[in-house]
Amino acid sequence: MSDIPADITHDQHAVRRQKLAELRAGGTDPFRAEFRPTHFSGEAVRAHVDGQDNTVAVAVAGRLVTIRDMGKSQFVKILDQQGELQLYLKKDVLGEAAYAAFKKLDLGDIIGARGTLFRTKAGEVTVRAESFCLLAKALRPLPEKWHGLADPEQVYRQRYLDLVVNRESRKRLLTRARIVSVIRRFLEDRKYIEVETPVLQSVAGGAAAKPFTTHHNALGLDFYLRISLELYLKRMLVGGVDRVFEIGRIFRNEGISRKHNPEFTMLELYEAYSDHRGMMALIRDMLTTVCREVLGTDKVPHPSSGQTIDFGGPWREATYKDLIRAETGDPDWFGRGRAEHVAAAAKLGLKVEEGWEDFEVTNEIFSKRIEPALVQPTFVLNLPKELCPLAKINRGDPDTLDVFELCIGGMEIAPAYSEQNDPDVQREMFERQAGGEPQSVDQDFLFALEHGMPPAGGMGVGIDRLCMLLTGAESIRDVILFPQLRPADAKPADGA
RNA sequence: GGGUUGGUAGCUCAACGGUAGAGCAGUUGCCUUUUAAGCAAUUGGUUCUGGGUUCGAAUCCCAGCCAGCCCA
Repeated sequence: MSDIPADITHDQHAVRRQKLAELRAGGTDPFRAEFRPTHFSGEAVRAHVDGQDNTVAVAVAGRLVTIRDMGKSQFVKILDQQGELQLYLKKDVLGEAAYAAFKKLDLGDIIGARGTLFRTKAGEVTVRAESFCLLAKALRPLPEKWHGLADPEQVYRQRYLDLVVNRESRKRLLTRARIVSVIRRFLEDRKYIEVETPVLQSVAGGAAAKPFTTHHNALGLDFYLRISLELYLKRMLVGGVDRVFEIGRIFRNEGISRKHNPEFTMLELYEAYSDHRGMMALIRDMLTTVCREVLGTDKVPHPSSGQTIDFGGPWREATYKDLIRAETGDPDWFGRGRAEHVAAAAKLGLKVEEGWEDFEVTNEIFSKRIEPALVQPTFVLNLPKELCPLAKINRGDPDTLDVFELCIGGMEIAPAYSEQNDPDVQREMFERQAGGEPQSVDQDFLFALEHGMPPAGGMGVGIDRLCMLLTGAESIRDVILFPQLRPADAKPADGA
């Protein structure tokens, strides 16, 4: 019956190429058929009318992921964007020839089918197929259905297989899309305007991070990939765009870890005539809205701590200095010098680098001991002025800034500032941070500020980390479709 | 960059110094409401790469490549 040569039955790729050749010899090109589905899988299930089997006609398409063959009939499942849908194929409905053709299909093939909806004995809404067509032949087998794809390397390198075979992965992708969509609508409802600013920049500013470099051939110039969105969005404030945001990829040439990917997605927003206090209300409102609309709850489990993050309860507020004093048990911590701080840090089991300045020693205590324990939403207020040159100095405590760092799940999720709009103070802070390297100061930005930027609140939200929180992902790689890996060897070109 | 764990059939995993195996997938039969469908038969391996130890290596040792985790 079959023309599959016995000596290739072990090689699934060769068997499928043989089947493809047979199809073509029979006069059909399985990549050229035309088919327009009327329903996605979920829509088809909802279209069924209870008690009225085989009245609603549908055309559906997807990848064959399950085949249960019972001789003269079979149940199969196809997978589309909305999930799986069962089809029932009977020899006496399809006819002898079509049924025989269906039997030659493989798991992984992409098909279209027309038929009517009914509910099976077991209660599953199913398409009783009257016809089908092959829309794309799969020449490679799918990973096993039950265990899915487990090798993390293959999950990342062949995400398309992960998505076909691992339901959780597909769900995370959809959740991420929903989160971004809800955030956009939330901001648009508040009169924010979305813009796009340059990725290639001659000065990579707005954050303390090592940039990637690249080269523009026609200009004969090296450029940096942006490390933040900040300085261009503030130019929008100067230009009279009073509420502005961008959701964009930024690039930091630093280590890769559970919480860091070299390219990641940042939301930055700026609101004229607001300040960091206004940003606190906004982010709280935004995150509870996202939780409720995407997850339907504001209580989110946090696997690594075993706690449940409560986005709906009161959000803690604490100053940076109070948190440090509490952690070190030293009420006069900020009255002491570097040597004492280094000794205390060592006592806490922290490694301190030789070249670190005093504020860096203290900040090590914050990032290693305090931040990881801030699981419930916490606004850390009044950060030391050395940590950010772009915010306004606090009037009551001139060592600190009118800023907050929102920590959730032990991670920095959103820093926000009362933005510095005094061009002379801004220049001074840039120059101090640049440490005498004039080319690393964005002079064009300072020139823009001299034209007058309204007082504003600004905020950055790490979208990937937010997605980690809301999907329970333990690694940033689980919410980034194609995380950075070393290049793998090219696959051998083993055509038939 | 350092430590550590892993890499075996298309996929998920066994085998831990003595002939490399199972489940799923594949191939061949049977089965017209199945739910990881079932029954029967059966194909399939450069055990990541390269060295070494040994009568004998997937297994022990060394180096490399790739990945996970922890640390920097």
